[in-house]
Amino acid sequence: MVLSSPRGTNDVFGEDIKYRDFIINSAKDLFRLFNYSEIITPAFEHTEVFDRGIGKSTDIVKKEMYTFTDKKGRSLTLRPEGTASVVRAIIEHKMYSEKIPVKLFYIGNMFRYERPQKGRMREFSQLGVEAAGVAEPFIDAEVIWILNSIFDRIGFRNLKLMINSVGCEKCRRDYIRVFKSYIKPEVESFCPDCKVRYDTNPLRIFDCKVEQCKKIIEGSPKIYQHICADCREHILKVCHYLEKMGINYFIKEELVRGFDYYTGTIFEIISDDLESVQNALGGGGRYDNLIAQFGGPPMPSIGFAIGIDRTILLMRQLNIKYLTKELKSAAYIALLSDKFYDTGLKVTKLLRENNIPCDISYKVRPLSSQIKTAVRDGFSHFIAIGDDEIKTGVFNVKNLEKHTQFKLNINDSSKNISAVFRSSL
RNA sequence: GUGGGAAUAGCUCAGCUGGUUCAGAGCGCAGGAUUGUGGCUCCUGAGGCCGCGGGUUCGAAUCCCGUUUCUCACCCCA
Repeated sequence: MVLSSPRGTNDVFGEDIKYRDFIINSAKDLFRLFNYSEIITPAFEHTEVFDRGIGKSTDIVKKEMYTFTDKKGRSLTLRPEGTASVVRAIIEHKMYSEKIPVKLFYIGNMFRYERPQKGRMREFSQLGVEAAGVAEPFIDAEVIWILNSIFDRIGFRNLKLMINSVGCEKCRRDYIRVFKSYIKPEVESFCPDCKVRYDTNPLRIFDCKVEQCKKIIEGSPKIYQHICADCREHILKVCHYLEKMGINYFIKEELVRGFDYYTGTIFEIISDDLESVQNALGGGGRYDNLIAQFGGPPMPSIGFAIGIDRTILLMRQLNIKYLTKELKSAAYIALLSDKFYDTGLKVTKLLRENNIPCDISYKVRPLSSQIKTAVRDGFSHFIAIGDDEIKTGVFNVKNLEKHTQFKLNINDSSKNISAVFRSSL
């Protein structure tokens, strides 16, 4: 029996759960404010959803998918990202016939077969939004606003928001012609990957880290300078709204992203504080043709995703604490003899019925040890059960934080009990 | 898929050029000192096939090879 979780996966427990809950709760509060509703899609889809959605020429589809055949011979794939599934669901349920825009958010685990390293796992969690059916640049800015607000609420400050436009179908085609003719004389000098990209997806050459390739494209025309008048107007309006909102950003003309479905506005948010090369915390963009391409109606759309695990990493690194929604009041009940289990049961039942979290020492131990345990585990109150309490029915409740003590009569009405407890906070 | 480093107790690690102080420390955990009251102190205890497999050797935690996992980077992304 192998007792380690598979490569690139991990168990999330203890403090990580608190960070995670904090991030998710912060995001959910914002989603509510922006009127998005949740969608939960399956962890796997028909392989075609990603093949056609993300694009066959992308690295993700080519070499990073967990694809398997089920017992009926269907090809299925564990989702490597969230957008394709959500788009599939929007079309399947004809959500656009209820209202437009369709504004959805999702939280889920994603799977990519890669070599794990800091901030990159084979199974990881993302949360994201998709706003489908609106072409106005206003919604681009609003979506970026949400993205920015999530990190703002968490407490990140030194983030960089990068924006670019990769143009619409038409202007991209024109640009690619210009770009290819510019680099054509040098194509033999490219790295093997870029030689392939030259034919399949020239824009991705901008993502290449090989010095030689970077040099060749250094002075090349950038797509941002070659987008058509409509696309230019669109991105300028997005920038205008961002400025009105006071969101800092900068145009990064070389920015490209790894999914084929993007059109027009794309963006990425990175942290220079993240002690890792994997510094992208979130990103997204427009996908104006994807829904139609999937057989749905024409629905220009935009979305983003953020990496929950990387966000936790950065929070830990910057020493940012999570806020918990846990009740601060919790009681620890100590037994001084094993005669008192029945009374212990009665007290815990009473407290729990009154919404006061509590735990009990399952073993009889010296009183001082039990207090130590209660303090260590962060209980605010301590109740010992011994002969005196049994006789009188009155329990001394010790407030471990304030070093005070009060009496609790377990024959009091429930209302009284919670009142007495709360007043001691 | 490519390249570097690492793996000893729950955690952080020590363990020299192979040989009865080589199965160790600190922290944590459990119990006690303490038969009804707090973070200290002291005592005691549990826990490891030294990642796994092979090799070299009279003898391997230690040297060699393989493998798995972790880690860092490339690629790519969140």
